[in-house]
Amino acid sequence: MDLWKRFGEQEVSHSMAHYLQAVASLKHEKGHARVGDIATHLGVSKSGVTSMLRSLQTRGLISHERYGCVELTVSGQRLAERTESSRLVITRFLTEILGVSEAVASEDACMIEHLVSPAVSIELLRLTSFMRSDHAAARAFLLAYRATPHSCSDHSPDACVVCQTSCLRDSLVRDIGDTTARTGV
Amino acid sequence: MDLWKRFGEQEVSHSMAHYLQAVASLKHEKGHARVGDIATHLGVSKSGVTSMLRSLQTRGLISHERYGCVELTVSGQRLAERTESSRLVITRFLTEILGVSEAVASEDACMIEHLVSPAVSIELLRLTSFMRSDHAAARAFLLAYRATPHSCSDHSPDACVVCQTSCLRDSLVRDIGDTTARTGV
DNA sequence: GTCGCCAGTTAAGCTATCTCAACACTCTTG
DNA sequence: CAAGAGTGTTGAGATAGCTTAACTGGCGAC
Repeated sequence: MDLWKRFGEQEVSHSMAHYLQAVASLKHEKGHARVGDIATHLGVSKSGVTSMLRSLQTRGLISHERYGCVELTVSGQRLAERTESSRLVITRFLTEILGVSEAVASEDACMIEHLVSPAVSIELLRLTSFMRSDHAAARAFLLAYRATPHSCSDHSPDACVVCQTSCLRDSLVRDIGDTTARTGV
Repeated sequence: MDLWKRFGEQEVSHSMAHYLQAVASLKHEKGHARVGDIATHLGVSKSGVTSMLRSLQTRGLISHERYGCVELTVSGQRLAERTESSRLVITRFLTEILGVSEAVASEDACMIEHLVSPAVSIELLRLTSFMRSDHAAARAFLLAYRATPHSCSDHSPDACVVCQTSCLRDSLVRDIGDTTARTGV
């Protein structure tokens, strides 16, 4: 399966997605986006911005004239919006439904926002919205869910979602301790 | 916020995570992992494998002697397991709870498996397990959830998870059409 | 033994992204 | 309108991952 190789064939890279979002955000805040603003906003050098802008322009996501302001094209705008939507949805889902800390949720959302298909984002939104609604089934579910601790006593592929030869959940639990330093949980 | 820059500071890159998984998988299947096997398994050149192995060895994730077999170190093994667990959990959640197609779920899981914190994976597992259980609240929830279409008539930040100045859901819906060709939904 | 084959390595080169240092432009100010 | 302060660009150099081409090491066949 060469699925993993498509990572490099994404519509935009992680960096690009954030450049687009920076432009959109600056445009919204100050009315215009300039090289220096973007550099400050993203914490990179101005020369880095210049070359990234060239690359984004080649892909038709922005327009930029020497020494001028940066504008998002229609596709650039759409991509920026889509990434932004995904991040919001993912963050809300992680904090409000899964109950993960804000810090971890923000970090994870930032890492994966541009990689998640719109189809997944929208289903995530649907689930989150329904869970947060005052539908009786949603209320009842959340109450029961919050009250029930996870158990994985039966380490079999049939009983558990991830148990195969060993309980894969154990490896996740084990790793949580190791990474709390980084994520600050 | 320089959160986005941490993308490049991940414990392992997307490629590295897949090399580790390839080694683990080959070890499991054939008892040993050699350069050529890994190259075939991942669809890359042998020289690419050689240089990646050097890099993984520097990080203490594998051990490899010239012309010899590749072995995972303890940390390499743990990382491979963790990534594998994450992928399984994410895939199951996406298909069984969100109802996304296998194709999209596999692709998305492959892209984000190494980026999701263990804390998130484990909560995702907890939710998925509870949803799949025969707990009355879970059954009732799924029935109601499957029966209720998403609506976002009130485009306000209070009512909707993602609505801000505009309904961000719209941008996701709009993009689904554009990407179905790629994902084959 | 030495020929030939296959596995593995090295070397050189490409793309993406970033950095710093130096140069070029623009604009404000007097 | 020219000096100086900013702003932006270019260029050189770094790292990560990949490729192809060419070379090396190990081993069986005769």
